[in-house]
Amino acid sequence: MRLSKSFIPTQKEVPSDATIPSHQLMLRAGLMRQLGAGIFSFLPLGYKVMKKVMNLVREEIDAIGGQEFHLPALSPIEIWEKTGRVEAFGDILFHIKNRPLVLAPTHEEIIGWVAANHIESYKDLPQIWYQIQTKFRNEPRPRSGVLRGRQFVMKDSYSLDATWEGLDKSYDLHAEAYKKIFTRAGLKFFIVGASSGAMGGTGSQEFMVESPSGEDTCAVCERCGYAANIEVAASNVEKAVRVPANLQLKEIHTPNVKTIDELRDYLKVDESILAKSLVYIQNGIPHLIMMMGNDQLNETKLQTVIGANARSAHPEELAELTGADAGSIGPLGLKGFKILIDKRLENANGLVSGMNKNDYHIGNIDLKRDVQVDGYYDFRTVAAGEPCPQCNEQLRVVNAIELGHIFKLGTKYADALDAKFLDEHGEMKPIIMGSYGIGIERIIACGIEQSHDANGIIWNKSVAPYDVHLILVNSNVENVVRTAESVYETLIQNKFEVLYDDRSNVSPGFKFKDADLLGMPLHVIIGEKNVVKNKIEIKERKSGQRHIIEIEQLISFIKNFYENN
RNA sequence: CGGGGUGUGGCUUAGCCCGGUUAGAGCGCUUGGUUUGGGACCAAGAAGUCGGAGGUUCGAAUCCUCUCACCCCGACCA
Repeated sequence: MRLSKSFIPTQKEVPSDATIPSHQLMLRAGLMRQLGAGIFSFLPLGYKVMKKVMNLVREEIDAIGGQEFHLPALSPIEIWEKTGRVEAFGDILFHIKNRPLVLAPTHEEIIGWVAANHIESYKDLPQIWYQIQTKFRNEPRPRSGVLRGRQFVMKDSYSLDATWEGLDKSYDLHAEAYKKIFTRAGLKFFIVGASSGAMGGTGSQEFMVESPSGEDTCAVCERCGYAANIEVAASNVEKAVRVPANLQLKEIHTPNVKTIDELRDYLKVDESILAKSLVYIQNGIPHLIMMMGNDQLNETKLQTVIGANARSAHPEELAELTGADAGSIGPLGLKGFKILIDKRLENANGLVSGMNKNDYHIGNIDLKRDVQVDGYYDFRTVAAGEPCPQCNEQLRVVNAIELGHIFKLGTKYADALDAKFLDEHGEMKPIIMGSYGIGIERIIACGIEQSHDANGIIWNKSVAPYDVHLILVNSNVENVVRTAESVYETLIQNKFEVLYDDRSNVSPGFKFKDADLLGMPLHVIIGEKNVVKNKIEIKERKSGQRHIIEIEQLISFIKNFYENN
């Protein structure tokens, strides 16, 4: 492709509303333009990258037996009502105003519908169905360029199995395919155990790229490889110990002491004997949640235990339900509450907690003796530096971008949509499903986040829009032009994709800057100094390494470059 | 949805607090010329409903009210 005829609008200035590197560079390199919040037009160069990524994904999903569909984005709201997901998605789901239709945010329902109508026998199973298609989600707050958009492209696949062992197999096949995809895309990623959230099901894992721009938080162990989303991460943090003495409850006057830090300083004790009480409401039932000291409650973990609609109580509710304000609430004397306690405090005694009377705490609480406990659960948010649950190495806590998520869904959707088959004993059974997503734009953005420098993008070979960026340095020198033109023809004949900067009246510096910004793996530079010696220069974008070679060696050089990894 | 911020030629922006010639600059663009190995130079140009509506005023980019859009933090997030 001749740059003189291409629409690749590069920009020198950093666009003012882009804050992360991938967003800035995708705009500057002319890959895309923003149309609205979370809505982007992909321009030819950006779409070329997108197609490369989609093909890479397609190859690997085909390789595990995936069959590609093209499902509609529009779908009748009725089937979303059947699975209860109109409510589950809430405002995230885009509704069409003048028809009872919605824009699909994912496609379990549609796959389930096809399966319900056409899968009849265990002999029809297993199946892996997938598509690469646009999804619509009314994100309350799109951000970070393409990382969270209202419209985006997803590869979503769905496995249909007759048995739970079959599901495990389909799931593992996807996990392996995903590793290959992200590895081929040149990404450094890790896999974490994750929460299934609104998708439901029995298990899920996320494929993550560490990045300060990421919206997810993960605990990672460098030694043994343990990694988990903070929503489910655990640690070997020390538990409370029982003190030997059987001490009597005592009232402690604590004027104006509200936070755990204030209480610790006021009483001059270790914060591990302080129990913080939080109140959450689930379906109208108040729950008292107790945490040790300054341990942070993880709401996802809480919701997994008591239900997804749990919300923290309002200040007025607190006063009404407990008789005290936040900071003075505790487990003794409450009526109508369920009391759930973090495992770290399991069976602890000698604790100080609120008395449900402002400015008073109670000491020497023994959870076994004094409190009617409805259960001990892991509610803590793991903090950096805590011991790994597997090997006790200190955990790192990092931000990460979620590239892909794989779910064992089970029979939730089959049950709701009546997707059943006859097994070998003639028994009607629900199809067991899995679902597996990859964000296509996120692969692109993560690639840039991980691989760029001050001058621009550094594409991985597998997703670079062009193999070679050919630069004509002296457009005013006839034999240099002739050489560049002939090199261009030769590269095309040898099936390389070439972006040829043939622009005249553009200074060499300008062309070099554009080439670095666009980031093709190899720059072939045709300049007068070398051409007179029948030589040309090749620059590797990633290392910056330059090679002056005979023109005749060009094709073998490039082939060698692309074949070695 | 809560908090903060920003809207001025295609891009980056000055001016706004403290109202007053013709809204200024750099980049980009057009024309002519000179240049050509790291975002060239000279000259001449084109391009603006100052996000929108209403108001205050002799006079509004500037002050007030409403509104829209976008960005950031948080909440939320397959």
